[in-house]
Amino acid sequence: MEITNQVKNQLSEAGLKATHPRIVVLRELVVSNDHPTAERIHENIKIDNPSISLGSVYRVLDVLVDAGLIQRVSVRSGSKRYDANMSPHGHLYCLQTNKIQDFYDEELYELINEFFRKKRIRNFKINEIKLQVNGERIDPDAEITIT
Amino acid sequence: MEITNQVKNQLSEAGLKATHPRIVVLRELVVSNDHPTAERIHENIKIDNPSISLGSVYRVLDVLVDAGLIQRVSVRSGSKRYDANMSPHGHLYCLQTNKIQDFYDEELYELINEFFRKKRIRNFKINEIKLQVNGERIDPDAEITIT
DNA sequence: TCGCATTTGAGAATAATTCCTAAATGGAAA
DNA sequence: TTTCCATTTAGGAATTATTCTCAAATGCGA
Repeated sequence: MEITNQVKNQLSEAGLKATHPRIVVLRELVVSNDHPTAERIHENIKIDNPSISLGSVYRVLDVLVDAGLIQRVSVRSGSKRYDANMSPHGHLYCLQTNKIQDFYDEELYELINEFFRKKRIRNFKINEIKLQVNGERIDPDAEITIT
Repeated sequence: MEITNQVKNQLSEAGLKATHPRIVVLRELVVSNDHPTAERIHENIKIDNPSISLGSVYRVLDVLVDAGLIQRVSVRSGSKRYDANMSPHGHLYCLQTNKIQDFYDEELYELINEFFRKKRIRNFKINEIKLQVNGERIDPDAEITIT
């Protein structure tokens, strides 16, 4: 309930109508941490919201991305993935397990941002900087740990 | 002709049969600099090679990516794009014009590589590091210049 | 509460990519 | 240099992912 209100606020602050499909989709993304596809989001929400169509999930996701509330992540195989975490971070993508793992490092993002502040790129307005590290788990059953 | 031989060598060195479709597709990617889609590659080569099917272009591109001879670039709209330039560089992607511009900076890549050398990511073998900067041209008709 | 611009549901349509199978072929070995 | 065969290809069907269409529903400002 608390998260629902938080999500409603996010929508209004972004100048978007807080419609039921938007609240539900954004909420689902905020509580999930596995970078789901549109289809998986649809599956997860339809138990409680059987009337929300897959087409609407896609449409809502587009709106949320354009509003800067979520981001899209492209991976090798299958559908696009979505992430409600908009703090600066990169993605580790494992080709074998198809899992995406967030990956924070303030220092690295400081470096990259600093770089683009200094670099003069004329005639281009930067919207987002994506850093994605593709690879494979050595042991597919074990977790990836970052220290 | 020189490029064709170079491309043949690349294929054999990667342990791949130097088949006609592979030579032609890789050659086309090496000489083009606009990050074409599979369909565009097919269009460009079919004047001289009408028998190479679009399905084969896709199959060949997959093989070349897996062999590390080319890379895939994902963009917001439409098909995946391909790039035969494997030296460390990032991509500027303009949402309006759908153009991708290469973007070199040894210093930045030094920073990122250094970062991953120091950072301990356990149970993960890094295959590639992708840096993509999405944005929009301010004047869609003018070029993006980097200094 | 009303009015209406915006959004949605349902499903058709399109776009992008992969899959299938018989035929072709590159290149290792003789 | 020819033979042989595992690999690759052509052509087209099939599948997957996403977008589109439009009448009906709905959030929200007045």
